[in-house]
Amino acid sequence: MNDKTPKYIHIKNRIKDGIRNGSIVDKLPGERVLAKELNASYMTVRKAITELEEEGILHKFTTKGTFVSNRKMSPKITRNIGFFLDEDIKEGISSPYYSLIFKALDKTVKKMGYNMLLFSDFNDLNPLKNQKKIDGVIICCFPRIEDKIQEINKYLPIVLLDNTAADKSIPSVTIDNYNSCSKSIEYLWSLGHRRIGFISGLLDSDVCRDRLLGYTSALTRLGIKEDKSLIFKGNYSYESGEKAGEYFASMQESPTAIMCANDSMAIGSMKTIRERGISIPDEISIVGFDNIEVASRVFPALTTNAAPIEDMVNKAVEMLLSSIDGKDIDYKHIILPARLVKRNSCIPANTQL
Amino acid sequence: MNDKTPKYIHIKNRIKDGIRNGSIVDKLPGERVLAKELNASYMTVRKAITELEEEGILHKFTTKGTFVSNRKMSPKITRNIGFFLDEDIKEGISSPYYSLIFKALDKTVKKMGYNMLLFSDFNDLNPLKNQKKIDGVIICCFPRIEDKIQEINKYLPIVLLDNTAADKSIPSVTIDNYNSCSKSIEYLWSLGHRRIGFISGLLDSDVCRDRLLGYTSALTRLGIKEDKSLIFKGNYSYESGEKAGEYFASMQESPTAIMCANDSMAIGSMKTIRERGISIPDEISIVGFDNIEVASRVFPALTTNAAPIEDMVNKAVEMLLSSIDGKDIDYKHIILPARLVKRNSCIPANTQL
DNA sequence: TTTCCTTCTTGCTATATAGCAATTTCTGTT
DNA sequence: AACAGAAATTGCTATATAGCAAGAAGGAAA
Repeated sequence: MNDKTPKYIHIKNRIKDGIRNGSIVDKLPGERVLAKELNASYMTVRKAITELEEEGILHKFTTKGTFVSNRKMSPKITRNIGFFLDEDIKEGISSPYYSLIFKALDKTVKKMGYNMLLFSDFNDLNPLKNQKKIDGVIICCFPRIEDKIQEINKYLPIVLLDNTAADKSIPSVTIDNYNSCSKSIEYLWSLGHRRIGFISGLLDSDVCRDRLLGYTSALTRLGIKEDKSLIFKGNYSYESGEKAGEYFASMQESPTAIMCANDSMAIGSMKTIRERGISIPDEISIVGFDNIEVASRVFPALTTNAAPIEDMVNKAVEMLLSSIDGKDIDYKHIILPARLVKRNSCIPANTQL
Repeated sequence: MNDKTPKYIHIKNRIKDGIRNGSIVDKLPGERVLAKELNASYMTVRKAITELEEEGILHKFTTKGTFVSNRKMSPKITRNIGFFLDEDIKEGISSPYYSLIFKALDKTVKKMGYNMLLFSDFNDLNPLKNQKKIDGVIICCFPRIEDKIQEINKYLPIVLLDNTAADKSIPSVTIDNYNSCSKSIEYLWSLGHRRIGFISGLLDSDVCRDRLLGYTSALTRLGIKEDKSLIFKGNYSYESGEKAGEYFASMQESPTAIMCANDSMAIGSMKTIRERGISIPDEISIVGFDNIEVASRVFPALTTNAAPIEDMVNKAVEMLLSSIDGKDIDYKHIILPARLVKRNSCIPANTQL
């Protein structure tokens, strides 16, 4: 009481606490009423509330009242969009794939007069813990932070990219991982390959589970018996691709084609396979996923599934901005097909087999 | 007058205009004085000034007065740092080199409780045109926007990265391009190479001019006569590297070693040189610059100059934050040595020559 | 039930005033 | 010229008040 922190700061904190512990849910009492309740003058309360609005925690509507920002009332705009990249994603923003995403996002968002802010710590998004800096956020993450997403979603519009949440009310844009992989396998099959390996990523997300599922189901559909030894568990990194390459190269009966859950692993495996004296594509054909920049530059140029980055980003931004503007979003979950880019790393299977 | 825009907005605009046309230079009259001058009440003027401070245009000091933010008085903190990437830089933020820079910046800045904001349009930095969003900015750009840098520098601390400005009062962090290239040439010389080509980038910046100068001066020092036909002008892109490779491969007397102003061009040239049936490194050794991620993964692994990205970024951030805090910076221009990373793309020159 | 008018509520702008704490400026003395 | 103390200045917090415009709420008349 008798410390010298200003009264309006105390009021701010009381309101914040009220929101946290649930005693304030939606609408606040009017400024004049609040003033009496809190034994402060109208203007003092007003100052506290105004600052809280600037922080994005409250939102005021003339003639209606003051409300807790719960995403239905659009909060004050900062003209910044956040991009949250899970810190566990390999190489982070400088990974070949996510740097493309970020660049595309930045370009799209600039057109609409916004800027991009990069985050890797969820706490930095939370306006109750920090000053509000963004109007919405596009999130690429692993599913283990589900609950944190929910928390943030109370205050900020969210669009998930490349991932879906268990809570299906959060909009998302993803690639059709299942069918893209299936089609790649069918393509290899059409080239005569019958013994097809798979290098998976971490299986803790739908993304990679779907890619693996696309592979196994395509095999089943094509009448090829499943062989668990043909599935190598990687972690999306180049290095794990190298290990996968060594594994397949040293098998008694190597596969004649390998499908990889991303390009980095594909390129890593190409290196070690070749080091073992096995020729690509003559003896083993390779298919990747993502179509990163270097995919077209390695030798042989890598056949891969091109993520429709432009489309994904456009859709994600479109949904996010609509959400920021308080509009309804028609379709919450958008699944876009990847495009199989045929290059030189796949050729018909050796007839001698 | 009789339109209904609030009075305090008018006052804000009058002050902004005053700053623009130079009638307000440093210190503003006190709030109470200003109120009388402008025929408004103290609190009204105060509101205008407060908002201008939030926009980063003014800065107030209790007991001292209100001043135009001219960078000596530290402006209000937003806890955001800008990263300006010239839009003419190839591939922008998803280029292998700048994505590493950005990632390192983000990491460093996060430790200090800041976030990164990406910009490619200078106007977005200017608080007179937009709401102020950042406390300072790290700039990678070509020198043609010198004058714009000056303009921004009135309101924001700036640190130049990989570039220096004509105005040497703006701090910068750069690589020692000259000596790094010289040393690479000396290394090639020590391997017995005497006919050494050079693939330059665009010569409109000190960066590449210095790299070229390092090359030519090293040759002179080593007693090798200059041969202009051994210098190919590229533009930093992979594609221009491909062209350079074709050029050198089709020379009557190809060089036995090529120094490249960056890795992308080095890798591009390796591709087309090999396509012409010339072996790397057996017939031509290659040295790159930047040490991007793929440099270690191409075949043969590329010998290259590693930019000390961590150090550069640390220094740049350190200087910027000092500047934001209003501290003096001891050394304004920091030049860091690159490290020659020796890999398999360089071998002793063929003795048959 | 619908329509229309009045009253109330809400946040927004604007003014006036008062005391505080830190600092600068002025002033009188040595 | 130097110093010490008084006075003035500066921005910050806080209070009280008043009118405005726009919308919400309520009630009376059709």
